[in-house]
Amino acid sequence: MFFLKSGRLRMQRVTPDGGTVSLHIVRPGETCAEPSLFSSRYHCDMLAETDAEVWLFPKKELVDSLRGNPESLWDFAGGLARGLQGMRQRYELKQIRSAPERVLQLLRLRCDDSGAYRTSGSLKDMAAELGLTHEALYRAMAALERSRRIRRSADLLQILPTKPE
Amino acid sequence: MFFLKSGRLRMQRVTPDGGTVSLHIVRPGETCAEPSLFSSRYHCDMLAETDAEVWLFPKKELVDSLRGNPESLWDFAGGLARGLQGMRQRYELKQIRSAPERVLQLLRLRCDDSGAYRTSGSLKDMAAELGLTHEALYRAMAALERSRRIRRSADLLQILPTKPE
DNA sequence: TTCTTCATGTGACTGCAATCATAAATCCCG
DNA sequence: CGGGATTTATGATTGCAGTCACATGAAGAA
Repeated sequence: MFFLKSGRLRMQRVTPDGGTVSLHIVRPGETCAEPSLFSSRYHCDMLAETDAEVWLFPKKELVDSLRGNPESLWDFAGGLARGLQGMRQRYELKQIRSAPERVLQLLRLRCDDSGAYRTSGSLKDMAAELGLTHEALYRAMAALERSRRIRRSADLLQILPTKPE
Repeated sequence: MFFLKSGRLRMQRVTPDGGTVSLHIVRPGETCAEPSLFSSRYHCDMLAETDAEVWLFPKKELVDSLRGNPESLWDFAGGLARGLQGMRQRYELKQIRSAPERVLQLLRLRCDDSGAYRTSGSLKDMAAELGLTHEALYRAMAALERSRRIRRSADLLQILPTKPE
């Protein structure tokens, strides 16, 4: 198990046909590979996309520590639950076929109360997270802007309220 | 939080455009809605696909019980971790665009050591789990059978070894 | 038995994202 | 200030899963 201090990691697996599947983007402050504590084998690749600072925890010590300290175990479980919820959100995202609708849904999930979302990283990263090619994302955003459903300025994306009929 | 004693539940959400997204099929023996213990609101629909027997646990009592019993909390965390791993697998599955490859990957994940997988439920259920229409699944399976990459007999699916060049 | 329902399957067509190609804009480094 | 790399775009084409229509078969009820 590890904790990401700084940088950005991509958790991915290679499909049998040679394609890569991005499972998760790990950002600073996140812990990762929790399931490995409960099962003997865990199989996926971690890719550092930038220089990164990672804290590694030996499995045995961590398990002992958690089992001896119910309070931290509770926090740990909370992190797992949040991870599960986040994963469910991302899974839901992928069920949406239409590229523009998918982008819109991501914005709905990520934006603050005012409906604004500041992009972190490049649009290509965002495309990877959405499971779209970058071309499809550019087109989707252009279409959303044309139909006045979002507004863009620099790295700020804003959802526009849908006009009532 | 609840525990499913018998029957089958579908966990789903409704997308803004009116479509439904199946997040998870709950089967007997599974617990569900764990993240709700850690966050105040949880938002998705549960749909009973058959008559079902469900045990409901009041949040407060369950939280108190887990916090007072480290051993069961550990098991609980293990369940969350497995859920996360399973969700990651399903997410990975959806990244695979080609229907036949997707079916194959599901079989790889689910089959026993001999490469066999016994379907539980109808193929339509399997299609829903894969995020494919049933027509696409039928065609994918027919194609896999024609190209001798799988074999089918009744509800038994078997992956055939790929012939070396 | 017949009627209904649902799972299984196949064919025809369509829509849309992937793919390939190309180019402008931007960033970064020396 | 170049100049190569990367990001941000846009156009043309294609592949493939979705969609609709329809047929068959099996299970259950009347």
